[in-house]
Amino acid sequence: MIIEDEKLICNELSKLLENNNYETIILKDFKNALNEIFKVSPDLILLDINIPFINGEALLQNLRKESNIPVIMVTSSNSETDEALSISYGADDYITKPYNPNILLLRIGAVLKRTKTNYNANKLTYKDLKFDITKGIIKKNNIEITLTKNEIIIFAYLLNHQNKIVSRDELITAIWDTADYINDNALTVNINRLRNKLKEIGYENAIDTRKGMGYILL
Amino acid sequence: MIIEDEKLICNELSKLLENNNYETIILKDFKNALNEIFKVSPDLILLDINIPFINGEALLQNLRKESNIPVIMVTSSNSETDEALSISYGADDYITKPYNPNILLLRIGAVLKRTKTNYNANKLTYKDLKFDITKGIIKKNNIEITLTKNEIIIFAYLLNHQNKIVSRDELITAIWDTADYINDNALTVNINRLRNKLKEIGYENAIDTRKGMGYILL
DNA sequence: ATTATATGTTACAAAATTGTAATATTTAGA
DNA sequence: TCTAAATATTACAATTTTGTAACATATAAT
Repeated sequence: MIIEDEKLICNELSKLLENNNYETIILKDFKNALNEIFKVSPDLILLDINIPFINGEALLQNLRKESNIPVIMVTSSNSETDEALSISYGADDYITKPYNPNILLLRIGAVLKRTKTNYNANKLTYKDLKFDITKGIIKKNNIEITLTKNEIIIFAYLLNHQNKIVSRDELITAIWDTADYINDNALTVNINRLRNKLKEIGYENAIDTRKGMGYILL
Repeated sequence: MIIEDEKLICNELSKLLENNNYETIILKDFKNALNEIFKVSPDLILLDINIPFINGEALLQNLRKESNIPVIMVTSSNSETDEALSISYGADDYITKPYNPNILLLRIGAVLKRTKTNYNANKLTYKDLKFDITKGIIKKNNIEITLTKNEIIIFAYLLNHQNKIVSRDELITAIWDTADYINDNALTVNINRLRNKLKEIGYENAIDTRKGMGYILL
């Protein structure tokens, strides 16, 4: 979605993008921008900072209260203040006019790639295996292993803290929220179960015990 | 982690970052960069494109084969080729020397914010609720609802395709992989269960049926 | 308005997940 | 080397999740 008031630029952008296999839509009604955005639900927004009726940065700020739709800010000024503000308001990237078309395309590609993995939300990697968080499935070559909910939480937590020692308390809180947690052995058992599954795909020593400190995913 | 050969700049950067409550570590052994990175497992890397012994872009490319550690490319040239290449090789951001310290800090903050939500991997939002994919927990104000595995897959899928119609086949494939799928009613039942849970937190009509086409999360 | 088809609902039994307890093993330090 | 504390293992029972079937309702097209 292109949000820009100079028609020439709109058409240029639109042509460039359509030529590169992106579908484009040009926002007409600036006054109603937020509603239009939600109605269309675009994959990415090119947002000119200087559009009539509303303030581009304010629009971005309001958008970010409800949505993570990727936004690339476009501007004619190249003051660093704009850049800084856009980023802190949640823009995914920033480009100044006049822009090099190839750079713009690359930046769009980069932002989409970044946010797409964010959308899928689900894929983490560890060495030569992939972990789909949503499904709780680990894939290595053609072998698949299904984790249960607790195992998913533990493995995701360890993956997100790879090569760092993770205390048992951290894991306990991650699974049970300390409040309703009772038995100290429950974590040990669940770690054990996860280890057994990892062993099936050759990661026998992936989770290392650091006695008195916790566990570490190597 | 700072990967940069000009010691003056290293020290400047280090001071700037430490003053802003970041822990820094300066990479010394460029020849062994990749191993060092894995050993330290930094939260973010500032990578100068022109370092001795190795090529910055090649290092980034190799790093990206195994890790998503956020990388901001730093360079003295401001040729667009560098910028374009860095981005396509998987840099999270790019900054040219001489840089404005405040801009650098903002960009670091922005990248960390972006990648942190990526790390947590787990948080999706929908209107005024938050969904923790890993735990399968929906939070609205102080109410918590726990989803089961199938419900998590459905809700995550719908969230990732908000305002778009999602066919029953897509959902079936998402849950069962078509191969081992048997009963057509199973999806309907699971949708029903998810709807009942959403109803508990006031999202009675969130999942809308589009007869003959599928479902849509409004 | 009627009908065939798509989708919704409910209850139940099979299967998977989980915490527990009892016992075994490992480890750091005396 | 010995011991106490931390961590591992195993089997079992309670709980939760799941698919199924039988029946109910809604919808688009005639």
